[in-house]
Amino acid sequence: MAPKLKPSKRDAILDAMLELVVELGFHDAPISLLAERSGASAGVIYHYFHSKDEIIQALYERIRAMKIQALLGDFSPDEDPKETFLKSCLNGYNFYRKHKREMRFYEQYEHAGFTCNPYTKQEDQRAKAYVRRFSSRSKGGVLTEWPADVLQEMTLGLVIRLASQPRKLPETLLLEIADGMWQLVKAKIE
Amino acid sequence: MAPKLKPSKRDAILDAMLELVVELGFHDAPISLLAERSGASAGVIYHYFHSKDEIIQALYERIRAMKIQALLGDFSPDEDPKETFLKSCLNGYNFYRKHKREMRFYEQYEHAGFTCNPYTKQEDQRAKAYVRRFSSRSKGGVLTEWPADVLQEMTLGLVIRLASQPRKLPETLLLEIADGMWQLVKAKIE
Amino acid sequence: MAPKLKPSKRDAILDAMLELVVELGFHDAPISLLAERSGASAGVIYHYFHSKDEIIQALYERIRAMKIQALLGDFSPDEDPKETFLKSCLNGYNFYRKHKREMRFYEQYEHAGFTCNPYTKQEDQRAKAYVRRFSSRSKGGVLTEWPADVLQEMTLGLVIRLASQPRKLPETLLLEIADGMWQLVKAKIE
Amino acid sequence: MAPKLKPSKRDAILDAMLELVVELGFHDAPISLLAERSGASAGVIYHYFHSKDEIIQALYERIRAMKIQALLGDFSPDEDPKETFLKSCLNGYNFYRKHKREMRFYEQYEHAGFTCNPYTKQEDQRAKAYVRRFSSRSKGGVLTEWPADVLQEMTLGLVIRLASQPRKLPETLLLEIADGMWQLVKAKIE
DNA sequence: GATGAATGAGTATTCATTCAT
DNA sequence: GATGAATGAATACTCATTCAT
Repeated sequence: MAPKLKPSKRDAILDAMLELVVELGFHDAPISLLAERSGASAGVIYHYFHSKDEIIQALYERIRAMKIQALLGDFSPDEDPKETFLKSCLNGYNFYRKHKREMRFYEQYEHAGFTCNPYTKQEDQRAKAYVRRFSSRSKGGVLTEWPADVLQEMTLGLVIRLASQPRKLPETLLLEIADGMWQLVKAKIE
Repeated sequence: MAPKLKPSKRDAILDAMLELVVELGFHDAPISLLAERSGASAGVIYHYFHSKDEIIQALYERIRAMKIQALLGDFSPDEDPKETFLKSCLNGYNFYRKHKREMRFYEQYEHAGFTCNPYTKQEDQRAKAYVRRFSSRSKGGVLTEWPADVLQEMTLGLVIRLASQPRKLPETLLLEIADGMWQLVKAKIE
Repeated sequence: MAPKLKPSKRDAILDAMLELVVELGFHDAPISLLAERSGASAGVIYHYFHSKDEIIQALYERIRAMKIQALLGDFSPDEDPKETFLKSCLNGYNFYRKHKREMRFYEQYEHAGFTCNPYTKQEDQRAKAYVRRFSSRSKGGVLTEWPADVLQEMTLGLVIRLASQPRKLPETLLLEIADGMWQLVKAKIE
Repeated sequence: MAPKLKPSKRDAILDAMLELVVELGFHDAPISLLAERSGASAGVIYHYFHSKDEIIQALYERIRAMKIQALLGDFSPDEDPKETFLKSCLNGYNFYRKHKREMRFYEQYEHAGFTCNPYTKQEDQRAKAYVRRFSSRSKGGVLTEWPADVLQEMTLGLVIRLASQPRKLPETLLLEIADGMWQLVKAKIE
């Protein structure tokens, strides 16, 4: 399923880049150091990637794919929405706790304004179903009539923020918070 | 009350730096360009600041002070907590909408890991009172027994995220959201 | 009359570049070596010029101006054409013999296809008069009805080639050749 | 007579190199691009040649051989010298017009100071006879007593320059010019 | 205070060449 | 013969910072 079958070096480069960007920031992660840490020569890095930016881009996409898979978990459209919501919150939280480096990279990528990518990547069917479900009722979902941006920020966005805090929250607290948010964002039944 | 009375050049430098960092990012904002835009020569910039990092730091503090004043508004410890909360949300939201550049700088500063700041600045009395009030009941405040980080993220943190979205939210929607959050975070009365 | 009055460093850079290009060729004349030879640091070179190409361009123009002045000599439109022609040949030949480095640079510049320059520099009046005089009769000149390119190649072009040969030709031989060419290119009187 | 009987790849490399040098210049013609254009891998290029310089050298010699054959045409020592001269001029001119790329390469090679070539290639008998004939009378030829360099420049050299001009000259004009030059360089009969 | 020429270490990237497969 | 991944020195150019004027 991966596009390349023997990408050891390519992957080593991406791994090292992740490490460096998180440790030092994109602009203080020189290729020379990347070469040293990844075990690839400066030259061969440019055999696999056309530029430093392209490495970042590739890394971003790798992480993005991981993230999506983690969030989806075993999501099935038949499941009870609340159940799915709570599980997603836990999944998301745990993913971010386990991948702090990736997450930190992600935040730098999005805040420090790297080259904008038009994430035109076509997500798979499950991802689409998931997104539709957690949209407002008028769009086929189960949530209240607030803008999608707002809903996103109040659910997954919040989970991410909490996960990026230094201390790990106990699962019970997390569920309590998630439950509270659910009451807030679920479609009100008249 | 301001430390300098004739701050024209110093301020011009900070203004230009803000502009540049927001436009180009910290690492693509060379001193030469800063000199050009601020109307100060490279040399004189180093009369006012010891290093580029110090300019960033000063800018950060300037913005931080603005932000605190904006949030406090006319806060008085005698006011009804919910009232204060809702007003704070609106104040915060409006401040960020009116100061997008400052906000963008702030986010870069915090995410891209500039030099760590020890925010040892002693806030004034009103600020302290404000912070105490919006802490959990066991710490003398009016909120539920969740960690301060979590509460912070669910209140002001959320407002910031919403303000940084492209579209401006109508005040009624904002109040609706704030009200919902208030239900969630206020101390449960048994 | 020169555009800059204290250009010592700028000129030192151009001088060193000329030396290097002639010795090693444009592509084997690294900036580091240029810095060493010119006594300017790598950084300051980029203070005076925006790029290596710009240095080449500036050098080209400096030489071009020299060349034109040398060719014109004390040209006056009132002089006998043949006299002027012979003097020009000598002037050109001597100029090139005395400025072999400049000439070598010139040839590299034109043959190795550096960035094309549109030599839009407006020549002065004397230069224009000179050019007109040495054009074919139908264009107001004194030469035969061959294309301007051809005439140019058979007169000044030939002189340049001869000057670029290793051995210096005696003046009498040069005049003999020039005289022969004059018979060939001057307008035939019917 | 050719040293290699199955020269497809070697020749493809030389062809591609000619194209590249003319298009981009020697220094901007990387082996990687040569590989791409010639259909040979980088590795195999180094089976046929020891270095990039050697490719250039081989190309130069290939072109040089072509050129000599073209100039000689059906030269026979018995022919009338003037006739031979005029024919040579036409041959040369036409050859260069038909092989502009080769010519451009040649000029770069000679002007941009590639590795000096010792042109020790021993020319065949006809070429030698040809060269002797077009030397000054005192050296067994039919030309005037000017240095060989000078004569060369005034005959073939001039033809080359004319051929490298953008516009093609009509044959009659060319013959007119050649005839004029002949009057100039042929040995004066007392 | 103010200028801007000067510094020089540091950066991303290229490319001729080699060599294990 | 053929491949193309790997090397690493070299290159043009940048930029925070200093300092003579």
